[in-house]
Parts: sequence; C-alpha cells; structure tokens
Amino acid sequence: MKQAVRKRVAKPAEERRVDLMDAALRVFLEKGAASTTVADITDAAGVAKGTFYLYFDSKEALLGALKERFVDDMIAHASQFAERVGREDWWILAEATAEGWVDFALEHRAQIRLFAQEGVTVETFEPFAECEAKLHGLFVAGIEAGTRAGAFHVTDPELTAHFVSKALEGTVEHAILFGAAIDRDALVTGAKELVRKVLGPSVAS
Amino acid sequence: MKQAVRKRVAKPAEERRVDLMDAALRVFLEKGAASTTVADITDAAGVAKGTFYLYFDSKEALLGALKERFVDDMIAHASQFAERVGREDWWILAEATAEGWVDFALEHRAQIRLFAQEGVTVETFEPFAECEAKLHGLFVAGIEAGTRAGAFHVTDPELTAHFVSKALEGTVEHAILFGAAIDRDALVTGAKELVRKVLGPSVAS
Amino acid sequence: MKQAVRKRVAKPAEERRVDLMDAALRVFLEKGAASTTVADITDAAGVAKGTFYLYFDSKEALLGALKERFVDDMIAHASQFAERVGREDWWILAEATAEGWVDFALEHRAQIRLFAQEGVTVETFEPFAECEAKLHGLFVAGIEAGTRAGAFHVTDPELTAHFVSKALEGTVEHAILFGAAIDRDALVTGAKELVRKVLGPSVAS
Amino acid sequence: MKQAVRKRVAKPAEERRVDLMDAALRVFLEKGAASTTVADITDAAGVAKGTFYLYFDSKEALLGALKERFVDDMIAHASQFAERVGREDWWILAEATAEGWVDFALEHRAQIRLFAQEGVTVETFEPFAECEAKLHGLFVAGIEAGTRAGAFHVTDPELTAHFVSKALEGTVEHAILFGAAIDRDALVTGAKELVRKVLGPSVAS
DNA sequence: GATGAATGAGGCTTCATTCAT
DNA sequence: CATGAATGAAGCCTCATTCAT
Repeated sequence: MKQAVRKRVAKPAEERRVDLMDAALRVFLEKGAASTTVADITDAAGVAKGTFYLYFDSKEALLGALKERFVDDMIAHASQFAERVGREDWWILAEATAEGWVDFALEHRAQIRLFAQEGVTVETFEPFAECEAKLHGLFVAGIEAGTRAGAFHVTDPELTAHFVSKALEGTVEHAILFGAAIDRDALVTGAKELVRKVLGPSVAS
Repeated sequence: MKQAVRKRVAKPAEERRVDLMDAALRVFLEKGAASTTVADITDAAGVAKGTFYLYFDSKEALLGALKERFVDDMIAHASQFAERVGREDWWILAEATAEGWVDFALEHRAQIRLFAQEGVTVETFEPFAECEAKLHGLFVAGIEAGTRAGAFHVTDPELTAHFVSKALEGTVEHAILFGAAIDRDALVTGAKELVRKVLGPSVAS
Repeated sequence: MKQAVRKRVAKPAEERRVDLMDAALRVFLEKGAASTTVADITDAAGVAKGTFYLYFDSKEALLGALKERFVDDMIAHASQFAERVGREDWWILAEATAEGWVDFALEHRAQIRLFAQEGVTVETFEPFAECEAKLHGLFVAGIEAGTRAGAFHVTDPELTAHFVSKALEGTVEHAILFGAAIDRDALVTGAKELVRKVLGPSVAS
Repeated sequence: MKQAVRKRVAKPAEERRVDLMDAALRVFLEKGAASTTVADITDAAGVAKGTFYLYFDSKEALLGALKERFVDDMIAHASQFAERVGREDWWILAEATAEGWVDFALEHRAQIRLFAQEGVTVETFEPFAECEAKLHGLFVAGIEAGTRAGAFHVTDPELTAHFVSKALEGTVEHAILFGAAIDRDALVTGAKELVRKVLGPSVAS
C-alpha cells in the first residue's frame, strides 16, 4: 500500500504496444523467447514491468501478437503476386515470385528466426496453420493455372508448391540461423533457376 | 511403524539412461520440451525424480544427449550413401539418396518435430551446426562429383544442396507438424522427380 | 490529432464522496472487500481511478469511512430508545427496542454482511470497539434500570445484554448470509418473546 | 537451473501438513488471513516456501482445510449431545449442552476468531453452510423433542435454536475479539440461565 | 477538479536440483 | 543404486498509488 518513484511520459496506446512488440522481438532473438522474461522485455522497451500488462494479457499473448503481425505481413506480400496470376507471362511471374520471396525472407529474417526457434505451440498453432494453408493455396493455384496454360510441367502441384517454398524458406532460414554471410544476388539467381527447373519439364537423364 | 519403501530394481546403467531418454522424447513431444518438467520425465520413465540426476547432469544435458543421438543417427544414415558415391550410376544414387532421406525423416519424425520446435539453443548449437555442415558437405561433394562426371548439370552445388535437403526436410516436417496424412510413396516419387529436375539441365522455357 | 477526452462533470465534493462509498459498498458485497480493487470501485462509481484519491487517502480509508458511517447510524438508532428509558412502560420499551433492532438490522443488511465478512482489522478496530461498547452500555443501563424498577428480573445485566443483542444480530446476520427467505414478522414476534423470557424471572423447571 | 543450500529433516507427510496448518492458524490470527503471505506461514512452520505447495494447492486451499478441520471438530462435539437426546432429563441435557458449547467455543477461540474475521468466501461457503445446517438441525430436533415431551415450552423451535446458539457463540466471540478477560464460570452460569429462561414458559409480565 | 497511463513493490506459484535415508 | 521430501531462486502477474496532462 505504498508505491511510486520514477515517472515516464504517456504515449499513445498503439505506439506503446508497438514499442513493446519491437523490444520483445529484439530480446527474443538474443536469448530465445522461452528464456526471456517479461522484465527483459520491459527493460528493453524502457517501461516498468506493470506497463506490459496494460497492453498484453501475458507473455504468451505478446508472442501471439507478434505471430499475427508476421502472418499478416506474409499474406499481404504473397497477395501481390497472386493478383498477377494469369495477367502476365507465367515464367516472369514465377521468377518474380521467387525473387520476392527471397527478399521478404531476408527482410523479415528476425521473425523467421524467432518463429523457427519457438516453433508452433499449441496456443498459437491456428493462425500459423491458417497462414501456411492460405499461402500454400495461393502457390498451388498459380502452379496449376500455369500448368493448364501449358507453361509449366508439373505432375504434383501440391508437392511442388511445398518443395519450392520449403527450399527457399529453409535455405534462407539456415543461412540466418547459422550466420552465414548471405549473398542476396546469388540467392535470387539460384532461386530463379530452381523455379525454372522445378516448374519446367522433366528431362530424360 | 516402518513403511515398506518400494525400491525399484536396479537396472544396468545404460539401459536406464536409454529409458529416460525415450521417456523424455515421448513427453517432450506431447507438451514441448520447455514445459516438460523433470518430474514429467521421471514419471514417464517410472523412476523417482532423484534418479534422473544419477544419469544426467541436468535437464539441459538430457536434451543435449537426445540431440547427439539423433545427429549420430543422421550422420550414420548419410554415410551409407556417401560411400556409394562414384561407385555406381549417378542418377540411381541420387534417387536412392532422396528416397533414403524421405524414409529417414519419416522414421524419425518424432525427433524432427521436437528439434524443429525446440530449435537451436545456445547450449546445443554446436553439435547441430556441425552435423548440418557435415551432411551438407557430403551432399555438395556428391553433387560436384556427379557434375564433374557430366551426369548432373548444377551451377551452384552449395545452393542446390541446400535447396534439395531443405525442400525434403521441410516438406516432411510440415506434414508431420500439421498432421497431414502422409503418403510415403507419393512423397518418394515426388522427391525423385525433384532430384531429377534439379540436378538435371535447365531447359529453355 | 487531439483526442476528445471526455471529462466528467465536476460534482460537489460531498456528493462524489458518497457516490464512491455507495459504489464501494455495492462492489464489496459482490466480491468481498479484500478482492475488490480500487478500479472496481471507480468503475462502479463511473469515475476514473485517480479520482478515488481525491476523496480518500487509500482503500483502507474508504473502508474506515464506511464503518464510521455505519457506526454513526447505529448509535443514532440506539439513542432513540435510550432516550425513552424510564419515561414509559419497561416492557413496552423492551419490546420496541427489540423490534427496532430487528428492523435496523434488516435495513442495513448489506453493511452488516460486509462487516461480518471483513471483520475487524487492526486499522479500523477502534471505532468498532467504541461503538460496541457504547451500545452495550446503553443496553446494560436500560436493563439495570428496569431491574431496579422491579420490572425485569436479570441476574447479570452485562451478560444478558450481550446475549440478547448477539442473538438478534446473529440470527439476522445468519439469515442474510445464508440467503434464507426472511420473514420479518416472525422475526419480530420471536424477538419480542425472547426479550420477554430473558428479561423476565426464571421459572422453576 | 541452480539451487539448494540449507537442508532439513523429512517428516511424515501428515505431520508436516498439520505443522503447516497450525502455523498458519497462528499467523492468521496475528495479522489476518488476507494479509498473511505464504512466506509468513512457512517461516512460522520452519520450512521453505516451496514445501507449502507439497501439501496444499494454494493458500486458499489451506484455509479450506482449516475450515474443514474446524467443522469436523464442531460436528463431533455436537454429536455427543445429540446422542443423549431422550435418554435423560431434558433440563440436565439442555444445561449440559449449553455448558459444553461454551467450553468448546473457549477452547477453539482461535479458529472462531479467524473464521469470524475471514468469514465465508465463495469458495469455502459450502462446508460451512452444511455444518451450520447440520448443527442447527440437531438443536432444533432436541428442542422439539423436549417440547413434545412437555419439558420445554417453545413456540418457534427454529428461531429459538438460532437465538440460543447465536447468543452463546456471539458472546464468546465478542469476548475473544475484544479481548475482555473471560470468566468461564460466569459465562457457564449465564448460559444455563439463558437456556432455562428461553426453553421455559413465557411468564406474564 | 478529473483523468487514466505508468509505476514497481510484493505476492503466488513452479520446478530444477540436492541429499538424508 | 534408488528414492522423494525439501529447498529456494526466479518468473509471472496484480493492483494500490502517483502525476502529467
């Protein structure tokens, strides 16, 4: 029944919320979400511990918000390409998609790393699953359309979509995790070639 | 006034160690390594809590042992194929490797899932990094050899090795995580086709 | 970019103070004083949290004010009857006092319930003790006067005053706490009979 | 992931449990249950904080156990008298019950005080309500039997049972709470007289 | 006067680890 | 070797209180 000492400026709610999310992302990446304490987060954000609970119900909830934000970004990104399906040259679109994907991954390496590490917990499984499914659907649709149009030669679009997205995602993630120096251009070039080969016809060996 | 204290039979040390590791793996998969307590593990193994510390220095150490065991299995598996490099038809070997890889992943889905979720912590980073590097080296060597021999047509063996392994690993992992019904044969067929396309020449679109 | 900050109208201080006390009483009864937060109170009163501290030094102080108000009411009520001592028929006064007591308890059931639950804490002990003593003194004086006058036949006025007041208070409180349907008339009839018996002579069994 | 320092003897579970309950009772009485922390309790019991949770799920649970124990004692006590109903002189039994009740209350003053202060919370309401009802039923049955037998002259046994039990309970509780020096013999004498008057016939005033 | 975002002490609870039996 | 009661550091979360606007 006693309290108070330092005092800080009030900020617009949304801004504070974003501050906390960004601070959390930073700290999570340093020490892993599991071993990050709420105090670590609030210290990083420059607020008191109690302030955290003004914006999030729990640490878990913040992780959820972070995932949601990331998922939204990813969907938005993918949708750009989805809109172009059928309106332009199939191969140009395919390569552009590959390039866009690589760039997106590189830009969001922090969260990719985080979610690669923290993975999919029971609580936040759904949004992720949903997002994966949506993106996958977008890819499959594109591949099927291109195949029907005679541009691509894909036997199993479902599997192929998985292969390509996982190849790119996994490679970037690997580079990020293992700290390899990343050569964006080489990656893009490789990605385009991968797409060309995989969407193209099988050649007799 | 004496309570009969049911003491469990003494077991050979190595066996008990394995019991604990298996029990841990089981429980980790159910509730995640982070939220699994030592008590959960010993309960699952049917021993007292204190017994755990007779076999492992800490919970972290057990996780390390688990990873090490998995890494050893993986290396052993990969080595089979490495030995065959140059001794038989390049394409047969490539497809066999792809098939073996899929089967290995399916057999070890439990640990793949676990380590995919628990990821790479600071403490256990090294063995994993080392293993990845070793496997990657094996793949790259095979691809380069095949390319030199004129069988494969690969511009960037490093990147290609990553793409292929990540595509397969990621797809299986995805299937495991999201509980999709897994069609082993379709997966193998797809994997072989992927390898054929990726290791083969680019075709003009 | 300015947010319209809906400022509530300023109210006369005393009125706002009473609003807060009434709101507090309402919420205390719902969830107990201990688990009621200041926010609960201000929400119920429709003011901001900070406003609370314009009117009370602390949550504890509000509880104190509530008790004081109740105590004052009780004293005022009892004094009515005290004034009548010696001026009218002893038995009529005794029964009227019993009836008045029952009605008072029923009217103030909310606070009785509250203070029965929250009891006597160190901080607010004194006013309560004082009030109890004062009321008790009033009763004892009445009983002694009636006994001296030959109307009542009481051996131990102190104890008798306690017995009667606790019997009535306890019975009403019990009814309130345990949610029994309360029959005011039966209670009054019983109370009068109790008083008659207790203040009357012992009969040989 | 580091720990340990002081070490203490292991005790039989039931004994430790009782130690904790007794220690809790002691501390609750000193500072009130609400402001007692688990640390206070374990300090008083001479064990580490964690030990508490080996025996109770929560602080609330301990309070529940305390209440249950008290309720059991009370029922056991009352049952002694219930068994004697109809087997011996009504007035002797009535007075013995009153005396027993006073003695019980005095012996258990600590818990009476505690529960008078902490009152009836939502969680632990039921056992208390049940106990009250059972005791009340016992009293009512005794009074009715005695009335039917022509020994007592009671119009409303329900109300009378409440009056008597609340008068005694309340008076002892009051004495305990307000720290009055308690004269056990005077209390017993008064209680017996109360019973005689209340269970006897009304006399014309 | 009124507001409500911010504060941070403090309580509850968990669980890795130890060690006397 | 095995046991499991005991330990206590550490983390999450609540909420009384303050104060800049």
